[in-house]
Amino acid sequence: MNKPMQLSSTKASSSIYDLLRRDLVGGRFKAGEKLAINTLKEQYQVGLSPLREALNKLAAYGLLIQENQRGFRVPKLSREELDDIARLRTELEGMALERAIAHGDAVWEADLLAAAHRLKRADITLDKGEEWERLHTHFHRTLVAPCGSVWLLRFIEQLHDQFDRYRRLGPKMPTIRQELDEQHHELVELALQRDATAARALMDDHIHKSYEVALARYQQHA
Amino acid sequence: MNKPMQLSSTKASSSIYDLLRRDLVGGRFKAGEKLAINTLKEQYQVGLSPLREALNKLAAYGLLIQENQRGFRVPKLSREELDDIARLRTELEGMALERAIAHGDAVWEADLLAAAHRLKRADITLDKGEEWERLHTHFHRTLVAPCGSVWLLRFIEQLHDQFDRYRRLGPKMPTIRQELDEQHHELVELALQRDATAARALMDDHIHKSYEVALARYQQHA
DNA sequence: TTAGACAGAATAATCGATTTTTTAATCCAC
DNA sequence: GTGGATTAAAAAATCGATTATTCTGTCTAA
Repeated sequence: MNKPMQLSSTKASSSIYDLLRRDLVGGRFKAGEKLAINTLKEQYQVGLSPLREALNKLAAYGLLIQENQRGFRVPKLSREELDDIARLRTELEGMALERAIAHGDAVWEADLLAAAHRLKRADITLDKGEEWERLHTHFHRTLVAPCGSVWLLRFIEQLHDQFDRYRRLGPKMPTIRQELDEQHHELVELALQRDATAARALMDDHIHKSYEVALARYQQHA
Repeated sequence: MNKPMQLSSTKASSSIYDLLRRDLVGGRFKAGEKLAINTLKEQYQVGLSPLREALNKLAAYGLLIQENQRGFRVPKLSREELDDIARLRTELEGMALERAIAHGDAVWEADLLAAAHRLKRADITLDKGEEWERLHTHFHRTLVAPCGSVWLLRFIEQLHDQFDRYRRLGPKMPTIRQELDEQHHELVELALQRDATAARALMDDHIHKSYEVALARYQQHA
């Protein structure tokens, strides 16, 4: 693995859970890799108990595999799983978007515009793209936020993290991102127009395009 | 809370995680209750570390709320959440059932018949209904098992556990269960006939009836 | 009388050390 | 040599004790 160190934390206030989650989603651990607890302890400068509790939470969340008495392992990646995640994302986020368009109020509209704008303005080269990633996640979360289902939002978040394990393989490529960025703004427009059908269709296409990026990354990841 | 003790474990081999999960789903802790870790330690006869790791996993799974530096709490119940869970169950399990009917093979058909039969034969008075609950969970899991999506199955399982926190409030009432039991067999029939549309409609109705039971329990739970 | 500060008790979180289990290497019998 | 048991090393899991935090009741000052 390439060392994450404690440096990967921007905010000193972040918990070990958040740091590990970010590093797992960001691909700083190899898929299938076995985590050496004592090494992690040193790299993240934390005690054993908080570390183990974080690892347990991440395993329950699906970002780690816990093996009987043999520690924690980063889940393998597979074409089948990527397809599964993309398909479910399409269905769940489509569902959530329709509901959000039905229930979202004026505050939501404002939040959406703000989130899209900040995403557009984000400096993609900054901090290895972490800042862009943060804003991107926030945009998608804002989009479906007023769907009215806590559990649906929870599942969508989880799928996003899993999807990003594929999408964020390898180096950053700002080329394709251009097209995806435009879709973000179109999504906002359709949401403001309350055109649920068109918005959902665009969302389907958006996820599909992201899927193609993720698939390409996965296939050349050796 | 009414003491769960270690007695609530049938199999001595069960992990503290499984025991706690069962007791949380089975309603042996009051909703909103704060868990006293030292008490749990004695009641379940486990050490602090394994206990805390189990609690952390359960919090990530959604059966507990973890509050900053103030320990763990059993999530509150609400009408809104019950509605949310029931609605999502309808959508996700319907989706999974359609896919299972499309992909399930002969082994699945046999498993289904077996699971339905065992459920019917189960002695509902035995072990406070725990055995029936186990078989009931297994039947529903079997029904959707070949849907082809690991993540969908995971979410459905999670929603089942959450739903059961409502359905299993208060004492057991075998009266309404009769009707639900019949639907299990009808579901098997439609699955074997590969009638996805009818099966899905019946599943919708089945979840709706269960929802009415759960709602009634919730409303009289004071 | 009451709001706020303080002290003591209770509880949660963390640490360092120990125990258990797994993994790897070595040895011996065949 | 090869396969299987034995043992040494490594790692994971757990334990007991310590530290930090929150909670609760009391006291004081306005």
